[in-house]
Amino acid sequence: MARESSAASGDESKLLADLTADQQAAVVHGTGPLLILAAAGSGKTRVITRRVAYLLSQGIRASNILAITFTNKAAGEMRRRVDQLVPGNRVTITTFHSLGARLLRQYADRLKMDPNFTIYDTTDRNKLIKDALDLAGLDNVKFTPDRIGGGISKAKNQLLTPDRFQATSADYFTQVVARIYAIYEKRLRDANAVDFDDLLYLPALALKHDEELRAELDSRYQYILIDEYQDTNHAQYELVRRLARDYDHLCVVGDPDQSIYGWRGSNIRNILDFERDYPEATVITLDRNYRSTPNILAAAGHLIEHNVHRKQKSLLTDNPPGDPVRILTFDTGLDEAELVVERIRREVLDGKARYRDHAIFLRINALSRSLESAFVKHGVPFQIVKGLAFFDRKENRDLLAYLRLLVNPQDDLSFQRVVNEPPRGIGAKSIEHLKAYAEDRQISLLAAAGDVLKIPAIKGKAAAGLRDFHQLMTGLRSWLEQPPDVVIREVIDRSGYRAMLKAGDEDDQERLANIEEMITAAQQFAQEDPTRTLGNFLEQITLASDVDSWDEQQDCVSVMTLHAAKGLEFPIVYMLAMEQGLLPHERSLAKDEEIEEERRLCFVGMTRAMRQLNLCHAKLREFRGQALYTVPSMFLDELPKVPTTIERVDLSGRNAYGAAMDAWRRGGSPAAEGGWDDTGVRGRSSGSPGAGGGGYGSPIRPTPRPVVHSDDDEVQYRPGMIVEHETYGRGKITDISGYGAMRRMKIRFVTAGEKVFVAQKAKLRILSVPD
DNA sequence: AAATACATAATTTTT
DNA sequence: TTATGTATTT
Repeated sequence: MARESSAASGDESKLLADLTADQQAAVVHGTGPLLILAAAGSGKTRVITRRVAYLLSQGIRASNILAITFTNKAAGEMRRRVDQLVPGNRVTITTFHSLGARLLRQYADRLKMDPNFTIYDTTDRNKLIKDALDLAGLDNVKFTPDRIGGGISKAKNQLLTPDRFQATSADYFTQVVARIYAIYEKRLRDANAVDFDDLLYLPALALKHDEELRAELDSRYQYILIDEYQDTNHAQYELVRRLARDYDHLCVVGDPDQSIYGWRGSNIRNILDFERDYPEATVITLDRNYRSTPNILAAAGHLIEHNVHRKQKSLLTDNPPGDPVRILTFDTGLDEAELVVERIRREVLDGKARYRDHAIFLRINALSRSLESAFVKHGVPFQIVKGLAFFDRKENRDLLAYLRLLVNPQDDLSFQRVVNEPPRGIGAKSIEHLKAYAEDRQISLLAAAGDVLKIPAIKGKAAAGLRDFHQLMTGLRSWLEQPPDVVIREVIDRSGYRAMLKAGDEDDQERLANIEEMITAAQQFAQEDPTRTLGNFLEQITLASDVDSWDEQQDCVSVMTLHAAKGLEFPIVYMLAMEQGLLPHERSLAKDEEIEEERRLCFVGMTRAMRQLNLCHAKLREFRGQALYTVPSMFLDELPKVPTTIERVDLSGRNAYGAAMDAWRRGGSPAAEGGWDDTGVRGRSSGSPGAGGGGYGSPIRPTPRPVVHSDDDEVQYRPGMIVEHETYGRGKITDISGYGAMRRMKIRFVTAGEKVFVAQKAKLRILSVPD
């Protein structure tokens, strides 16, 4: 592959200098397939990055290189690092889904698609399926949109068209899925929309059926690098296989022990069978760990040994031993949150670490609530890494629906969402008629709305409303070429959405502020690259992942799910709620395979820790309003028994009710006593404590939640004030504008950066007043 | 057609 | 605890 030697040897040695022999071998590997089995913390990102740079240094054209990562965040990070090594390169670094979307838009003509298609997320998908279920007259009690959707997703992952899927469906459930799949697919196409799976499914099928296109892309992407290969699914596998036939310089990197997306269709066999699929493949194993202490690795290694379906492999490191891994026991989930936050605070006050050195991992997002209040209470800066929350708010979804409909007039789902928002006198009946009319003529709902005067069944207010709505959208179309933020402003003004909120109560004011924030986001998006369109903005939002919203610059504690933590590292890690039913999650307890995946998830979390790892569990956890006794995670019992490696710290029974709880528990709930019961289900507090309570009063009353808000509405805020917000903690008012309900203030938070609030609505406590 | 009140159901992980 | 859907009223 060495073209003439523009390969400056100086560059080359710089690229290899601080790498081990194995890592170097991976970086300089020449042509043909390459499998890099990279254990946790073995520096794989570094290897991929260097390899991209190395390929460039060898004269490989940037346009011939394709690097695929798991999240946009990871793509951005790799982009940054490659750019540092080779400034101004034009290597394609992206995710599978973004690549799919790009290919679909680029080759829309050839694929007989409209390039302005909308990408439907899971919520949209489920709505469409619900409609299809209603249409098919199936009671959606047993066939929930979610389950059917999962079935369809699986089918698409296997690259099965509705017809092919129908042919292979054996049992009743799959037959129903097949039926709905066919209807759903037609609805999608009619709406000029694709779902997440389509972003892989459609390109994969295109490459399968269009040899010319396949060959073209194969030769364009001659050098392909794929990170997190253990989490690829069948569609991705097929896609890659077809892109790497004539030019098989395919480098995949992964670790079977970190495969945690089986539930989403990823197939661990992709990596395990790589050598079978590519017999010419070179295999390089990176098993030296540069991240964690031997104790952490011993603990994680001992745990993962319990997986039966696994290639034996050990984690090695030269790092000094460090602290033992700690198992922390608390009374309640609230205690857990409080004390963990306190410990972190102490660590920082003692100057042993910064806030940003700490991360807290959770199995499920719902667990983050109690943490939030604990952080605020102790004034510890934090960020909860959960990306889509902001765009999931009703007002933002409404706005996005308007924008989608604007870009893609065929998007019937978005049409239905906003046609009567704000109210235009268009009710369910009118929509029924409109749908019937559109169905007959095979036109979109928006087009049908343009014909409303020809539909005799719709009259009066509804007819006028539909006509107005059609005119509104037609009028707005001319704004499409404008920058995203300009379009958004026009939409909220002309649609009456702004007016609707302006007239409303204080909740509406907050909604308005959210919309303003969205405009700011769009503005920033356009500023980064002026060629970006509204369509780009919409796509970016839908394809954003949770970690994408993570800001590693801030000095604050990061809270995230175990899934989001993949690929990251932190000096000090806390894993919370390590209890049977949560980790492993109860929905995975029935199948050994799924428990193994949970164990890998646990392994992933543990191996994120660099120097300190704390595994936490509480005896009592509040869940869905009521308190449940817990059973410690089976994984805690699968750790080494060596006391120098694992240290147990019991922080329970420190307060009155903690002691009472233990007493009550001994008397009142024998099922939950010691270990976990053989069903593996979490212990359950059964109704009233009865006589076992022993005079301590109600033992399961949790400590009251701290409430932080202003005393009255007449608070006079002023710039320079230091205030405390329920969610974001401490901040300083930097700017105030507007009056009455429209009065807004800008607050710069220690944690969350600058945010805008509606003065009347914001719940703030004033901490200090400037002179 | 729209707003309100009430019941009830459900909660993994995510591109 | 929360969100969602259904029934009831205006």
